[in-house]
Amino acid sequence: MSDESPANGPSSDDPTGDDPAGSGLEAEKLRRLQQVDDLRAAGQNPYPYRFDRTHTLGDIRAEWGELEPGTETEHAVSVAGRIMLKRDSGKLIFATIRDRTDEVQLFISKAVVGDDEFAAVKALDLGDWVGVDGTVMTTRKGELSVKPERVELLSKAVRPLPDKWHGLSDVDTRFRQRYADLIVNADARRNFEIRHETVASFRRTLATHGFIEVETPVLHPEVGGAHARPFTTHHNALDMPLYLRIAVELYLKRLIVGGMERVYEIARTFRNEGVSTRHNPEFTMMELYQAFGDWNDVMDITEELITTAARDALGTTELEIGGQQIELADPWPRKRMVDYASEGTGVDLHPSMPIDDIRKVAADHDVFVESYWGPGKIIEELFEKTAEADIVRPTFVTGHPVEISPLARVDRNDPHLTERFELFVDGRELANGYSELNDPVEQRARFEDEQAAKEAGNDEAGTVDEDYLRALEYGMPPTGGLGIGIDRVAMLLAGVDSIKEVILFPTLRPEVF
RNA sequence: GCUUCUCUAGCUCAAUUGGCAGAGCAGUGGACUCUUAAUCCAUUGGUUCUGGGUUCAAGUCCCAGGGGAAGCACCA
Repeated sequence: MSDESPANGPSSDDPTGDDPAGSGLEAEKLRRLQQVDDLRAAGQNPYPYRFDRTHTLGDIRAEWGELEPGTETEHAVSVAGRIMLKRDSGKLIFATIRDRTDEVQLFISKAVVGDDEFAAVKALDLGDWVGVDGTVMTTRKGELSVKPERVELLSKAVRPLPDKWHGLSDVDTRFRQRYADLIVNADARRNFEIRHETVASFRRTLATHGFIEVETPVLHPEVGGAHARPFTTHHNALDMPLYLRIAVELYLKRLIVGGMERVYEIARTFRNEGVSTRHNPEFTMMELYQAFGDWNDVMDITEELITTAARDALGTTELEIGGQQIELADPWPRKRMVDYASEGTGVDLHPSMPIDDIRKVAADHDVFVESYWGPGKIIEELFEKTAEADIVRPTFVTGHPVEISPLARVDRNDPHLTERFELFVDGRELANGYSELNDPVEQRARFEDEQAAKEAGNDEAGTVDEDYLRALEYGMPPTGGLGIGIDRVAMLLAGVDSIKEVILFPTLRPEVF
């Protein structure tokens, strides 16, 4: 376990220059570092401070992408990028450089740049950043190129890139060295563009509906707003425990009490639970609250947010989900959780039924039941066991039992259920929302039920939040609320199966160097 | 936390029944003024994750440990 051996192998920061018999990597780094020294000795800076760029590579392609093969232009441009490929052909060097927008070829002619500069270009490595002043042209075969008059090294890479064709495939390395992953894997870059477009689209959609973005505390003195184990920390000066937030619900609803009417927060949220393809200990949730609305308004806006994000990020609202072609713009089905559970088990289930009867159904379906669970919690477990995984197309599962929904308002037509929904797509929960409970007396009773459950052994149950109750006592208007898992929406739109593919730096055990 | 799988050169991957640890790319040297993963010739580079064990012989089999992945469980 503990490795306190003093002999810790050859260290990379050992600058004892002349060791040609090092490993391949060490020898390569030494060679490149030597080049850095040589450049400095020749009065050049291998790490200059800035470069003036006139065009991105995308600009170049947009403006001159249609040039005929074999065209030389007088258009002088300055571009910059990382050298991704290099083809040395005697007195010509072809190099492919890439910036954030595109890749473009450099057509470097010894006759144009001169012998010294040509030799300097020849010495450049894959991975180096360069800035180029030159003219736009196309080769005889029609490849859009910049013909440099000058090539300036902007930053020397002293570590070699991963394989130029295969990229990085080892997932451990991809996630630990995300920088390298992004350099060589176009799919990785695409996933994070989709994530960005999703969040940007959400913000635009919410702005059109008059929502304002707010920021509430990450450090909470009390755990609330969801059922989850928190990360616990300690404030030294105040000498008090604090919890990283597991949800932002209770703070945002305080703002509704304050009259802000329509608020949202894109909130990094922390839950001290397992890591899986669908879970990271820190993840991003977008929560919104809308005064004077109820769960139906919130389901509508959920559809709009995700459908619009698909259009903005992918240019289409038709997605392949679980092997099926799904048109997101079609209305999303809404179906009660008790109906799913009843169909799944073949027994008519309802939270009003006797606890012993429902425990028997659970036993018949190999669903483990804790002693303190009531009928509502067991119905949820039965739903998850018998139905959840089969939901492919976006579907609102509605009417969660009161027992498992301490912050949701009771269904106006059924006192055992709430006006609550969860959005499921491809067997995964993406969102959760409801008509918000705004009666302070009932909310206190629900909190006290939670407190009792906690004392009965449910360590994820909440406690009584006195300040939140005080806020409700001032009066909260009728309100609809929503929480959407941003990471999971990004997974859906990117078409990936692991949450790590849409989190730049997913939580991993620390690497041993 | 449990089960299974996995770890070989900087990267991507081979290695038959346990029998000399290999290739492509990258790198180095050379040729080439229209290449496109350029091509051609030559070539450097290894604590096979770590530590034990079995064996004449271990990348390969066994034990322990470490990293990762998938599934389970928990959750969103």
